[in-house]
Amino acid sequence: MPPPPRKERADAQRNREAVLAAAEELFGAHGDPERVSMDDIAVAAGVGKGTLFRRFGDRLGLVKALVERRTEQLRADVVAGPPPLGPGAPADARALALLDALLTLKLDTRPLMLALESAGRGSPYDNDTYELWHAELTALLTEARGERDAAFLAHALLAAVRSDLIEHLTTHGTSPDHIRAGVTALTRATLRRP
Amino acid sequence: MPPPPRKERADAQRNREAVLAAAEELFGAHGDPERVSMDDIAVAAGVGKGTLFRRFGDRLGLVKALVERRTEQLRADVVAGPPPLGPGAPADARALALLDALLTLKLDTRPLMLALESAGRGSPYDNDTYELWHAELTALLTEARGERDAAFLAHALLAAVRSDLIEHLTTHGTSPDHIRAGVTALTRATLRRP
DNA sequence: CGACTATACGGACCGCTAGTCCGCTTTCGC
DNA sequence: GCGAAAGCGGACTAGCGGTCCGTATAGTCG
Repeated sequence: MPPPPRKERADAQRNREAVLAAAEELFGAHGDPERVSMDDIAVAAGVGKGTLFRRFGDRLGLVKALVERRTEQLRADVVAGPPPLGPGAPADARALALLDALLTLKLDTRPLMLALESAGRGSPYDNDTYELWHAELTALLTEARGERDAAFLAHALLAAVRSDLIEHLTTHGTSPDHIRAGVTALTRATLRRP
Repeated sequence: MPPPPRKERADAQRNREAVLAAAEELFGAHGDPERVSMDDIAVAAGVGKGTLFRRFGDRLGLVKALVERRTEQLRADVVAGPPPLGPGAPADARALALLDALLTLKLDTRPLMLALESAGRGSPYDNDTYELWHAELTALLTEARGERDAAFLAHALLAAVRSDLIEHLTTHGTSPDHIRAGVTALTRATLRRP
């Protein structure tokens, strides 16, 4: 067995935070995440491009790190928080709460989530966070309406809150409340026994 | 009024077809549409890059032209074909038929549809064809379950058959029949009155 | 049939991007 | 302090979408 990995060097840690902060800032400022280049981020963070890429591997890695940061709280709440989001509430109430929370998250961090969904190949689904939501929702749907089609329906519900759809709706005049009502209606319909 | 626009020159027409054929071929061959460059298409078509871009404007224009070609038949059937797809059948049957037909289309032309959804900015929704499906579905849902939330639910149903989701499912072992069953279940649930 | 013009052709060219590479600097255990 | 390991940074590369313009050709008209 090799000795335990040495801890991160101080300068490395500082730079990592600087990059994350700069990236969050830049993605937040520009509406279109594709217009934020890795160069821009490196410059804004006061760091060389080499540093940026060594730390995060590629563009997708950076975006994933940012998203993970932003979803940490929600992940914790879903797995072990208070009802209705956390365990303890009935399945249908939990599903409604989860979808609503996801919608809120997407509305609050539109450009970042858009960046995730449009970075790299097949990204929207190759993603630990997505896996978690999907597993959780599948379990809730199974409990509420039976196992049949539960996995697909969970995908479908998550597809209904995809960032680019939310983006499209909000930029075409649909109000957040309207979207919220729609998501709730869809979730209710999906939860009912066939 | 200016005189009617002169007709397309013969060489131009030949080249247009050559480009469309080459592009369809290349997108079909490669799994990942982003790995097919405009250069590749021009070379495969035996045509200069200038010709390619003059004709189609940009990458998105080319993909749109390709997709329009592929969806022509379905569009015609939905607007004026025989039931259950065309007018005449009850709204719920038409909605089920439409979703099923769309799923079949996506399964048959995966790489091409993937190319559409990942080409250019905000593309999946800025698209005449999408508008048509959405309008049609919204009308059917309104008829079946009332006006409330119909527009959003139509978006949600279409999101459930998005190419990248279909791609993800098929490459992770879900069979087409399984997906089909899921789409049907979702559509049925959505059609029911609240 | 030959000449003339609008139209189209093609590939060199440009600007920009993600990602690499390696000589130099910094950190930190001893 | 000191030396090796870890980290740094920015010049560099390859490849992309898209443009430009001198050249070639189709179609037309006398």
